Amino acid sequence: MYADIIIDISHEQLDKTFQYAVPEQLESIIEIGMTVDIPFGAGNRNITGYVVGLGDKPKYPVDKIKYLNGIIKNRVSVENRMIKLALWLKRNYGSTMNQALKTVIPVKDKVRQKEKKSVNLMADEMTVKNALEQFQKKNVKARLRLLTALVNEPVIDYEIVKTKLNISQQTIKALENMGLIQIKTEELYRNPVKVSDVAEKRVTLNDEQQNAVNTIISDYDSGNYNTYLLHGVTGSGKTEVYLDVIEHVIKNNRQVIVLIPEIALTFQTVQRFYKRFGDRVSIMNSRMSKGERYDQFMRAKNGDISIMIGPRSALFTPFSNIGLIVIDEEHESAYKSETVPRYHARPTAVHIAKEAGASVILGSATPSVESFYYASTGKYKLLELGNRAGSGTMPDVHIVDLREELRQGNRTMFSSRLRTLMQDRLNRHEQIMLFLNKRGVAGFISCRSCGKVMKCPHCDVSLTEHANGRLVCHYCGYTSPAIRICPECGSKYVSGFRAGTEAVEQSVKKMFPSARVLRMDMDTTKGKDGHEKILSEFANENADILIGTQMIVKGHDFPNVTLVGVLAADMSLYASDFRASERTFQLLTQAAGRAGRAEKPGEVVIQTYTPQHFSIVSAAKQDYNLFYQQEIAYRKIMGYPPVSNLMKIMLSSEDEERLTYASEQLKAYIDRECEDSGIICIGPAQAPIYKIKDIYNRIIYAKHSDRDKLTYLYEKLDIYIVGNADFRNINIQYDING
DNA sequence: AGCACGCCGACT
DNA sequence: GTCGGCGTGCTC
Repeated sequence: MYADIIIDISHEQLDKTFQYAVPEQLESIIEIGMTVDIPFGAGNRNITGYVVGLGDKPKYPVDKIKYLNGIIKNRVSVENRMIKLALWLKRNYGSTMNQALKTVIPVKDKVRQKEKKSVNLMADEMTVKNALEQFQKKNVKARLRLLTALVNEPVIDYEIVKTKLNISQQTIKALENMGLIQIKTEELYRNPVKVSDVAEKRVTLNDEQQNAVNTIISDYDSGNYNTYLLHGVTGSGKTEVYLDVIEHVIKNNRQVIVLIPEIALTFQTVQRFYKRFGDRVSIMNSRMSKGERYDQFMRAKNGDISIMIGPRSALFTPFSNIGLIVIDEEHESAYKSETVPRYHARPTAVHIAKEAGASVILGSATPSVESFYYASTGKYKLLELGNRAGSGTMPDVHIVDLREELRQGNRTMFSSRLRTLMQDRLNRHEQIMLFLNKRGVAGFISCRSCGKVMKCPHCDVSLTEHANGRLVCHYCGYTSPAIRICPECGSKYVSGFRAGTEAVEQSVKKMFPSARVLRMDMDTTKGKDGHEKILSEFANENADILIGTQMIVKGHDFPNVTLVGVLAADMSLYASDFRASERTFQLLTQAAGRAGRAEKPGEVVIQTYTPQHFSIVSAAKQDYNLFYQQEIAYRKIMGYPPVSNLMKIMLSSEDEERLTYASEQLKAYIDRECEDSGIICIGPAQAPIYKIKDIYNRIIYAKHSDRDKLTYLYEKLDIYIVGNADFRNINIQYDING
């Protein structure tokens, strides 16, 4: 038996696994995640390592593989925890151990070392002078070079000494042993937190909030660690609940991870945490460099901070004693990783908490169907916050049937009701938000005569028309000049189905020429802090109307917004996956929640072609239960998560023919192997976007009520595929319950 | 990171 | 010849 081991020396060249033979008497004891003692290098010096993999095949010349010395017992280090976590990710989400380790353990960055170590001159003038003379006489160039440099500049960066002065570490070591110099390691980790000195004004919790806090804290104190689903409408004060529980946990010297969707990770949100907890808080975001993120992880490991706020990757903060994990807006799709391992932050957090003996709080106004389902089966505990905490009442919601508008001859994208209300708000100097479910979905160009839709030659999706008439593919970036004549039939009646954010902006400007309009989408937020700029401009009431996609419905609070218009609510219903209704409900509910958050009552107009759809009806009523009951019934009938489990097997290749063949082979194999396991296998089918950047994609689905059966299937497939010639040059990825 | 190997100039 | 300094390459 052989063990893959990573070595406890942080150096780039050693940042890989080494294989050691396991002594026979340890074979039954050794496990992934254990700390071991190994002989390393030519001198066989004993160092510690961590087991990250076990197997029977040597991957290295057998005669060069050494036996490991033994297992170091009772050593629970952060590394142990992270390696076990990686193993869990690998098993649950289908990836290699390497891929899992990379997501869990932060990369060491070269940049960091530069500012870390320095060479310092330590001797007095006399000794230095003597040494210099001696070196000169003996003609020892390297030592002379280093010492002369140090006389001019007593502290020199270690990296500069090694590179610019070209001094090897032997020389440095030698001088260090002579007592002439010293190597100092200064850990200057950057703290991204700017603590503002404005004191926090404590709010008194209402009964519901206090009740939630009490439940969680008393469970926590009695060692009863649960996962709580905190279901509270927008503005019901979930953050206050988090803050109080967090305070309790860190008083007990345990640490807290707070996950926030990237888009809501604004200064505004995070500042509330700073004000309460000061410099015990650190943040992470995707704009930080690898080095900065590494620093934050090190600060966590050293115990300099107690609270880490960040996106899903903050889950892997190497705290030694986690007591609580909070996931705010837990329904957000950003918590699902789209790269291998395709883990979801929610179950991963629950797993981490279980291992550590910690509680989890999931907060949302529109919980994911998963979480609500688990709350109903008793796996999670449900805590309801029913009332808006401050002032502010629920908005009035109107559903407008666009088919009716068309019948009455209104061909614009604004119903007469929406237009009337907009005019009214403009007169009263109140603000308006116009929300478009998805960018690009309906911005396609088609020929009115023959029906041809302009598509990307590489990606099999419709091209989107931009303001200058150019056509752009939103998957691969392909652009084509404006098309005036249909390439198929030569007709000149080629036009766009105008419903992108740009088109909305143009017609708003036409309708209300004096209104000040802001548009927020991928194009206008490209620059650094693009989001923030637009949002704060709108918050400062420098504009009357904000037009945008998903981005505008999250995070910010605009007290002067009293009208929200959803232009075409159906758009997100047509996405081809089983979460389409859920996503639509969430978006509509959130959009509606933007209206009338302060004293002024708000109104919402939802325009749709399918006014009877339950997602739209229940969102209009702001009735989560109504939505949930229908949605869970659908999931039950169809055998979709969370009632059942669904594994997506994604195959891709440049070679279409081989891909088709391989996917059929794989399907046949599953059918053969799983005949009596009860696994239902569907496919292979073309992926929703069959071709992306000239790579073809096919999908096979496997369903079973027992998740372990799918995990087992994945492990089996992995063995089947390795070394099978049919699957060469074919990339296979797994996504479980994604 | 730290050890060994091999090269090179200096000195017995 | 031999010794010590120095650069380089490798570590399962």
